[in-house]
Amino acid sequence: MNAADNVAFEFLRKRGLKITDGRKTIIREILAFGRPFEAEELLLNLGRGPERVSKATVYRTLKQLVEGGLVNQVFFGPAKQSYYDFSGGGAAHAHLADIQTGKIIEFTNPEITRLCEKISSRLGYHYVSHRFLILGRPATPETHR
Amino acid sequence: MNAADNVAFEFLRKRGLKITDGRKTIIREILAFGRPFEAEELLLNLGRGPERVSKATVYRTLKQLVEGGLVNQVFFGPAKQSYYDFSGGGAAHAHLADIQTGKIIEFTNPEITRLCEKISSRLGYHYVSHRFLILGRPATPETHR
DNA sequence: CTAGCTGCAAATTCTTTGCGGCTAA
DNA sequence: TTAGCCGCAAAGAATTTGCAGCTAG
Repeated sequence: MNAADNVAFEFLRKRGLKITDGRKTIIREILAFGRPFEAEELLLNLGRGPERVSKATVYRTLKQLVEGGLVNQVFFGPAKQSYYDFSGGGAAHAHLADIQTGKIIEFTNPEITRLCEKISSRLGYHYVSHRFLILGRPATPETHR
Repeated sequence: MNAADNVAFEFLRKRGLKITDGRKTIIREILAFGRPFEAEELLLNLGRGPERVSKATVYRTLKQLVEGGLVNQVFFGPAKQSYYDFSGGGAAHAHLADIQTGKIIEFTNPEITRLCEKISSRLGYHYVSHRFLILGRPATPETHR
């Protein structure tokens, strides 16, 4: 049993969900991505072959993964479509989107958590989690290489 | 001519758009909100009466306001639907969502801009803008009052 | 065995678009 | 006058759901 299946097994058991091939395949694929992804990307990779998983199952499973905290649902881009990313267990992270190419970069920064806690308490709240996206333009347009 | 119509007039003129009743009504309504809103809320308020504006015009105008920077398009909530808010000219602001009631609170904090700039440059980007949402739980559940 | 899953296709929801008539400049 | 708008209704895109058969536990 590999690492991804281990994550799947642990997660599904803890949540009282049945351990099915479809769910294991989806979780394995998400871990393999290693970056934020759209539901459709998952579908493209899983929509055929012997490990084929249907659209309905992909969406239903994503919802359960988000509810269980294994995956974060990130909202940005031209509305409509959601992005997701593996939460990795909880280390605070956020994203930077390259407004020229659309590329998404993930980063972590300890100041984010501090800032969230400070702002939350100032407004009378306990900090739970955050969604933070920076939009940026490449500092060095690859034109002089 | 009131303040809202002034904003509308300035914005539309600068962008080379015609100054129509529909657009003035929409901008007036957005300023009156004073908080983040959904397209549908705008439609509910504008969908009838003598100032009636059609759904198509609401969406078309929102798009132009976002392109022109008068309004920000914010993505959060249960996917699907976009939230918008009046940019107020550009002061960096962000939102805190009450995970118990769904209420959205807007706030500004100068550290956000500093942090965005620091992170962007560290990743090789110039900071353009951000979308920042904190999810929080009320610190004082109104139970002992 | 049976509660819970799955795939399929149809349904929903939010947003966009084509088009013919209207209007600000 | 005429480029740009508007409302309507139909089209699109992403996600959800009803249903009937399948399967993990």
